[in-house]
Amino acid sequence: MPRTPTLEDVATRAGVSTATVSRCLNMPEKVVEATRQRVMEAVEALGYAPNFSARALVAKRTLTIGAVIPTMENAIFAEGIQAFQDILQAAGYTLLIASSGYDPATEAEAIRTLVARGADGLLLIGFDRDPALYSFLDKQGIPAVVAWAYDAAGPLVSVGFDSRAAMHHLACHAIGLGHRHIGMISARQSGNDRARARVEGVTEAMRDAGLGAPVLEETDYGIEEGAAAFSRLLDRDPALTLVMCGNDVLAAGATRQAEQHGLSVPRDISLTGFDDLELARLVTPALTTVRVPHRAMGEAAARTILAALAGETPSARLLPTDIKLRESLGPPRA
Amino acid sequence: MPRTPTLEDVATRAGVSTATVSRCLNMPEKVVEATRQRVMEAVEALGYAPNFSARALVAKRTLTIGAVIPTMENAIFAEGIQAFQDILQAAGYTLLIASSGYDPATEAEAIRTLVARGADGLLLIGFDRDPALYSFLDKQGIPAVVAWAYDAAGPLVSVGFDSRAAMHHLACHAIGLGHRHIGMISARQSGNDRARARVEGVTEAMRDAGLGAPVLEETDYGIEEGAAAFSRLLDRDPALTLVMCGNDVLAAGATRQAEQHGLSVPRDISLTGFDDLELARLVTPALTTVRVPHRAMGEAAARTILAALAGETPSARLLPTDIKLRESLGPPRA
DNA sequence: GATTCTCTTGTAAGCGCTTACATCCCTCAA
DNA sequence: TTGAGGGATGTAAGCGCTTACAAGAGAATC
Repeated sequence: MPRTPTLEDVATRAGVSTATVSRCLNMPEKVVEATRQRVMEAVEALGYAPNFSARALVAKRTLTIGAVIPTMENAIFAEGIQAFQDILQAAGYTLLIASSGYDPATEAEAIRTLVARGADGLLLIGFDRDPALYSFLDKQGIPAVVAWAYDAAGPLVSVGFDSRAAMHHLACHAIGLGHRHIGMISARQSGNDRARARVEGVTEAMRDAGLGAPVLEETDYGIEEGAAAFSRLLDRDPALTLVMCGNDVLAAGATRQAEQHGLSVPRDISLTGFDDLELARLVTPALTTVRVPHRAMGEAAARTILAALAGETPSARLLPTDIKLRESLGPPRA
Repeated sequence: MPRTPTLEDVATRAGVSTATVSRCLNMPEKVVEATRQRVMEAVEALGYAPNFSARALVAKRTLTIGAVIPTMENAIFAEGIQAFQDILQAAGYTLLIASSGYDPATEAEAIRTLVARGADGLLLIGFDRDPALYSFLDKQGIPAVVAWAYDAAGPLVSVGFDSRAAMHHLACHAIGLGHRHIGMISARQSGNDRARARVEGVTEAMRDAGLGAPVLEETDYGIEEGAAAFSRLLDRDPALTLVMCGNDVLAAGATRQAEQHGLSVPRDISLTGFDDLELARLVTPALTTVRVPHRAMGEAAARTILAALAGETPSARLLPTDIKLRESLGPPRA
């Protein structure tokens, strides 16, 4: 196995010094045409690629941004992250993505890995994590921004939306339609402030209306999981006329399961989601859900981190959500 | 802004040499308990994180594998990549993912970036790319494996399935059902050998049966794109009784669009997909599709790359696909 | 008590690169 | 003809880390 070529190999082959080769690569206008040509030929012939580690070591910056997202398995974060990446790329940055599988320890590990790899900045989802991580980031002097959640007073700048208010709004609407027996399928609340806020939104709306708390099932993300949770909910309370889900994926599973139970949606039971993924329009009946401005959020997050990198002190941004009324929500059965 | 702490800072604070700190971190059993404790305290207090670039520079390996996938926006690669990552993680490797957006130039760029970042190995999707890239990888001595495609004689080891044969099989089945007017919605074929193979599979099956070529629409990935392509297809040939789609995402879009056109699937028109994503079971009617062993493929790809890293010369692996007959395919309308 | 062995820790080289500074050579004005 | 000025290139330091080797301190052996 041939040793991978270094700057020095190129320099020797081109008959110049390493400094000249380096200049050819980084500031081509600083070196005369003939030399540059010779160097470039050597680069080509050797299949030389600069060693990023060595470069990062001296340059103190990597033009890399890291993002730690809970999962890539479903589309919840895909669109926002794509937008985030688009803006970053245009600014010359590379995005490195790690996924935590909703596990705090894995997330902490991923954050440290990304920092160690010299990420110039970090994107995190939500605020729920060990405070030690915040002080770690602070000590490292690495700008980080939180997305998918909003807290003007949080330990990091954030770009997000108000899950609680959005869900509250949707629940109020459903209650207005006459629903009294409401169930909820939530993602695991531990370590997930978005999930918690959504449950709170529903709970408060019900309390305001003089109803008790929703019948709650907590589950992992996934269509199958949503389906199973729906069945459990129905077991616990057959009088339910509405099941609100913490996200569209769970709602899609619930929709499928309702069909299995021989229930017609929304005639026999209503269902709602959260996120407004493509999925929401695909299932039958189409899901009533909360529209989240994924793309705008990803872009805003990218701009925020770029601003922080430029030495500014960006402030938190709250983005509006709105309710998409589609077919899965109707009045309760008589 | 405080300079980010280095090994030396820790050493000074703990009153030892940098070598001792390094040992504490990498071979803790080599240093006596009391010293280790002192060092660890300093590490903690300073929020020290080892500089990955410096470490990689001397260690000549990064325990990092890079993967360049065409897209993260939909679930096509998610499950396979997740399995790939699981195996890698268990072996102590970190996975870095880049997406190319199905653009060859972006892909080449991503490959070079990953190599420069010291990826010890690479996962690529399909074989279609500039041969210069293969010789580049060869010169760099970086083991790479191709997944989602299979070619025992290809320039790189591969772990995949036979798209052409699978699609051929499915098309034969449909022809057996009586379909004569077949349309096809394909992903862009340029630079995408899987897409091309699938079109070939259908074309051959039709030729074998004495039929002409399928009415073909090519489009970008996406539900909306699939829906639009379906409409175009119907415009071109209203006699179509079956539309075969290059993947489930396009088929899902087509399904939705059929409904818009007031067509009942499969009574008025049949539809098929490819991949067997969760999506396939979610849409109504459930999609007849080709089941791809995503998880097995991801795992096999990981094992293959690990073997290559261990100095072995792994051989290509062909994984079986099979046909999932569900509701979207029926006999042609009378 | 001298010798050897073992265990812990320190010293220092060097990974591949960038860049401040030094050097060289050529042009041009006086 | 000479010296200043300036552009192209070379020299070498040093980024933060790992690790071969050296050094020192006990413990064990004779």
